[in-house]
Amino acid sequence: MPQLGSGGGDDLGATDEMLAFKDEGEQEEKIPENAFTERDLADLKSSLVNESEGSGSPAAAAAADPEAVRRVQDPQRAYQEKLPEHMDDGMKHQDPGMYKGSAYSGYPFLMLSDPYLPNGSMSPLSNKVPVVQPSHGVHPLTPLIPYSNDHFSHGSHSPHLPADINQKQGVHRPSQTSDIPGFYPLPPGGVGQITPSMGWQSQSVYPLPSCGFRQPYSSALSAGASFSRFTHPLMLGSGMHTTGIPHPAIVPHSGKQEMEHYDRNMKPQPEPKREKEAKKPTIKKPLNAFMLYMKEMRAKVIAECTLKESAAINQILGRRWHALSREEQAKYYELARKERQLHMQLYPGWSARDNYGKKKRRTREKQQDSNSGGKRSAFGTYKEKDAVPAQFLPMEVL
DNA sequence: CGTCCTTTGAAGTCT
DNA sequence: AGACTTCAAAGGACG
Repeated sequence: MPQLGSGGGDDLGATDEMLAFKDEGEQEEKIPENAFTERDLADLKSSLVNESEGSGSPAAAAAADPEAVRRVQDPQRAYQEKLPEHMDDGMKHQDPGMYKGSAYSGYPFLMLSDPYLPNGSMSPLSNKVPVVQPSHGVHPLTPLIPYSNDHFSHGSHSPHLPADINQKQGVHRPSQTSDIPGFYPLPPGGVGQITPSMGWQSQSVYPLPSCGFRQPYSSALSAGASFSRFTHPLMLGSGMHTTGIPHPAIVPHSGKQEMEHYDRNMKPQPEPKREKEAKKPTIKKPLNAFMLYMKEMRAKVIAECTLKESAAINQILGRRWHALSREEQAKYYELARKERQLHMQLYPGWSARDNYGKKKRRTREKQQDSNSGGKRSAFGTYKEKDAVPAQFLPMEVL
């Protein structure tokens, strides 16, 4: 069970959450996020070219060059260790908005008043918490979580609808507009402490990507912003909390994932065929800072690079993540922290363990094999070069 | 259809 | 306590 906030229950975040980056002047010196476009993109492109030529993908490149990865990661660790204090300082000082009403008062919608600069980059200094992707997911828990943009991009509604809806409290919004508890009936003893800061009141200031994003992305965003309330996947069907409350963390059973009760106290049932359709949803883990970041930035990267392969994109995102400024990362850590907190409050009995075994992963043997060269846990995140398919091999990384 | 790839972080389990 | 394992998202690739 998630530890209940050390530090007054508000701090679920690991004390070492913030990670380092750029201590050692690697070339990715603190790229303010928006700097990515030029150089990183160039890298990416060239990588793609190389890939097509059989020399490797960006992903492969990194994989092929663990050192490069390391270069980025070590500093991170370093930072991680020194961060705690910085975090406090940094976050509270430089981004007061995060602690005041502006940014988080509307946590559920996490307004991003201007998350993206005209050039398509995030505004590093925006104290409005540029973190949020136009929240398709209206859920307070996952402000950044669109839970699949696809779900929101098929609608035919007009993009600007949302703002209105939001102000008018939308069709689906419960009578009370300021508290999550109202919207998400919480388990007993649950969300008592959820503060108004997590309410619905914030108006959506979804930034219409006035630029930066290419069509696909911006449209997706606007669509998402527009329909989150109507077409949120969870609202379309099975993604309901057992209480009947839609929640992004709850995923409809797709037949792929085994079902389990969100409350592990409940005993698993034999699952008669009848229930097949009425299967209970799986409650997913709350997203961590990086996942939130990926959610937000993926579309952007895809648009910029016309890349689609998630593995490659994730590598890029990983690099960009490290290139983020401390402040920017802090925003995501803070968001993640709140997510965890909220998740915990919403599902007091839930444990990450509940989902263990639902996803088949590489076998342990396999792990150990790659383990010999892998750098990261047994998952072989950093594989040996030899493990990289020939066509993905070398090319200079960075 | 199911799993892998790839990333980081959180949290679980194991030693 | 520290190391290791699993899952979270995503979508193309592959068996």
